[in-house]
Parts: sequence; structure tokens; C-alpha cells
Amino acid sequence: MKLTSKGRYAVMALVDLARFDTINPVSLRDISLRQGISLDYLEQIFSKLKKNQIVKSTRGTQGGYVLSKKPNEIKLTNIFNAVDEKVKTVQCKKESKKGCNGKATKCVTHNLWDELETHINTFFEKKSLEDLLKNNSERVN
Amino acid sequence: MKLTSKGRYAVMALVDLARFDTINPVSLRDISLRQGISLDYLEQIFSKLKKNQIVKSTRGTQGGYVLSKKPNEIKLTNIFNAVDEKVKTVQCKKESKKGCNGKATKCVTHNLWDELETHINTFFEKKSLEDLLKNNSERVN
DNA sequence: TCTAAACTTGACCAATTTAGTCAGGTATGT
DNA sequence: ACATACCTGACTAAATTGGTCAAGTTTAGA
Repeated sequence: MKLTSKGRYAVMALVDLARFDTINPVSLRDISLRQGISLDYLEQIFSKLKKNQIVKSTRGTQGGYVLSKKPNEIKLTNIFNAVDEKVKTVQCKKESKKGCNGKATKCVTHNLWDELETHINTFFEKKSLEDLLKNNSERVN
Repeated sequence: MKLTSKGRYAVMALVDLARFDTINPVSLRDISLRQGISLDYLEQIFSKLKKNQIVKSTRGTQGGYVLSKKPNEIKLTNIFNAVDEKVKTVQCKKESKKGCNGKATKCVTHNLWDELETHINTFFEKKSLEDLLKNNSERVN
């Protein structure tokens, strides 16, 4: 089981955005420089964040991105869903003879995996961008 | 983020073992047939489980594996650790200029990832093989 | 004692995923 | 008009996953 970088980058970038977008839109270039994330990769990530209405963009010179909601309204679960960072348990094979078919004869681990998913998602649903800002506001970056 | 099959197979196999090892050792061949897991792959998994003292083996005809502890003493965290199914968050690059070096200037997501790891591990530490046996004892397989 | 059943070890591999890069746009403020 | 910044899609090297394959060693039972 692992957590990938994409979700982490998305969170890092949005925290950065939340701290700097109060006056002007923030360019991806700036975020790239501050957070050390490739600009091209950031563009892919922000494309998804925009499709999911987490950020808004302004084009042209002095353009950039702004959060489309308040930090306390943006939950981590929204962010991870947006960038396709799903908590995906490996599915039981439907075609397996002895395996789990999701109906009466669930395999022994089926319920367990469901529980775990719920457990993790609950964690992400509780945490908002604002929580992360608080945790880090006392530090200079 | 995803959960791989190896950990799931390990759990499935151990639940199977717990239900059938009361009299004789259980051969991997039997587990393979009942659970629909490749015999060769099971051997890899059980090699690790044995190294971690979760199962004991008996060689020769009528040989096989037996749990080395009681089902309520085997926590899922033990199983996952044994088969290298770690909850591994993607590490912050040490060499990154702006990144997290684990010391004073932690990146904004560092604490978050730590918290999540703890959250998940807590879940696995609470669950034992016995819990899974209870959940499934009423069913015929 | 012979042999088949069962464990043991290590090398190997195809498919998928990840974490990007690259190239070529389009839109817009100054 | 032109530089800046967003936008889109194709491509790819490296790592991981989920195994297979081959070649053993050990031991119970005929």
C-alpha cells in the first residue's frame, strides 16, 4: 500500500496557493519555484483541480490561480478525488471460482477492505486546507 | 494510494489456515485450491510469514503450515509488515532545495502524512485474525 | 530404501503505474 | 504585438506488481 506523490503535490501546491492568493492570482511558475515541483507536472495537476472547481484561473500576464472556495471548505478528500488519488483496494476477481463476487459468498477479506477504506476516507473528510495552514503558519518556509 | 494483492492474499491464506490447522498442518496446495491463489506465489508469501514467526512449517508428506500463535495474537499489522506491505507515504526528497529534510523546515505535508500513517496503522493494530474468523464463521466457503 | 509430497530459494518477466518531460498550442494584460 | 501564463495531449523511463519457472532440499510413509 502506498501513497503517491501526485496527491501530496496537490496538497502542497494548494497550501502554497492559500497562503499567497489573498491579493493577486498566483502563477504556477511561482509555486513551482517555491515548492520544487516541475511546472509541467503542476499544470497537469491544476487542470484537474480546475475541472473539480477547487481553483479558478486567470489568463494573461499577471494571471494565475486562486482558490475557488475558502480553505475550511476544501477537504482533503476533495483534493485527492480531483487528482484521481483514490484509496483503491485491490478488487477481488469476479471471475475467480473461489473468489469474491460481491454477493453472498464474499471472500474473507472483503468486509475488511471496505472497513479500511471507510476508515481512511473519514480521515481525509475531516481534514481541510485550513487545518494544514494552521499547523504550518508559525513556520517560515 | 492503493492496497496491493500481496497483503490481501496473506490475510486470506492465514484465515484459511486458522480454520483448518486444528488437527494437521495445512499444505499450501490445499490453500491454493481453496483460495484460488497461485501456489508459487503462496510460497513466496509464506516464506516471509515464516521468517516473521507467524507460521511454522513441517516438511515431508503430510507436512504443511500451522499458525505459530493464537489467532487473537496475530494482528493484521504483523501480517502486513511480514509481507512488506507497508503503509509507505512517498518520502519527501532530502536533496530538494525547498523540500522537506525531516528537521526544522518540514514541508507542509510532512505532519499530515505522519498522522495518516498512524491512523491507518492503528486500524491494523486493532484487528486480529480472530476478528476476521468471527466475521466469517457463519458462512460456508 | 526409495520416492513422492511438500517446503525452500532465487532468478526471471510481462503488464501496469508513476512521475514526470516535451511540444505545441490559446488567451490576455500591458 | 508580444511576453506571460494557462491549456492539452502525446510520449517515456523507471519502478512496482503479480506472478512464473527452475532447481533444489527434506522427510513421511510404502
